[in-house]
Amino acid sequence: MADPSRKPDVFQAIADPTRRQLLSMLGEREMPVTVISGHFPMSRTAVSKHLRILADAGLVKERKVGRETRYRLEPEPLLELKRWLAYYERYWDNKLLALQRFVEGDETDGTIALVAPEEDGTRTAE
Amino acid sequence: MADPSRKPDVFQAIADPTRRQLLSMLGEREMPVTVISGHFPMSRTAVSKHLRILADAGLVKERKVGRETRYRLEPEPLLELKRWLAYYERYWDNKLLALQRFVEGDETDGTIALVAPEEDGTRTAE
DNA sequence: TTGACATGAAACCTTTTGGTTTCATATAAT
DNA sequence: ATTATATGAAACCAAAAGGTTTCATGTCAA
Repeated sequence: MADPSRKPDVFQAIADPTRRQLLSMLGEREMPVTVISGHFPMSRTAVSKHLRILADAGLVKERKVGRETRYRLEPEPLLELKRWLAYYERYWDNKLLALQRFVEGDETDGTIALVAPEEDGTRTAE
Repeated sequence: MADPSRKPDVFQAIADPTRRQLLSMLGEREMPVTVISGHFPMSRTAVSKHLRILADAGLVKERKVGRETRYRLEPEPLLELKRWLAYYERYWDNKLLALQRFVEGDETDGTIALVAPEEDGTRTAE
């Protein structure tokens, strides 16, 4: 993450379709800003600002290589979203809850929230 | 859903912390607007507008009972979010992907998107 | 060293968002 | 019939979001 003073809200970060597109684009390979912005119908600066928001949310990491800055996906913050979503799985499927917990409990830190921890899924101060 | 002319973007809908709180509140029991808004530090009208946005996204359903309108959670649209998230699971965990697919393929319609379908997870026209 | 390229910062603008207060309408209670 | 309750619609407002253009800076290439 870049600056902790800027709010790193992952829900907010993925709300914008352009930013979701950015994430899917940066999944496999890292890319410099100019190349990335070539795929979007907006200015390079606008794309740069979206990347900044994603970086603040911890969803992308930047790496300086010579005169260019390359961005790549950092999927870890999506775990918060997964945790939030896990709570609601019980509403559309109950019978698979136990197995789901087993699977997800092994790949995360084991604290799948089956009772919504903050009522809204934010981690205000931890 | 209320009016199809209003955009039913689930990503947008859950971006707001108040609306996430609303969802968690309406999970178990349906509630009328006045009771709901009693839990929030804003006007009843403001809460009502949030509920409208959630309804447009299909995340809550309203039911008129006498002079009051009761709202309750409708979790189905969260499946889109789950599908979107499923694509990124491969980035933080590869070895459990097969089992994950098995589990989720059984509880959804079976079309877990392992290749992002629209590049950004939106269902523009389907 | 000089010029081209890659990028972020700054200033600015327009639209959307999240909130307010006021008003209209429908139902319930007396 | 009259009054109180429950709610949404409307008009309005400030702040945030998403975009632009311009400018400054750092790095690579001649």
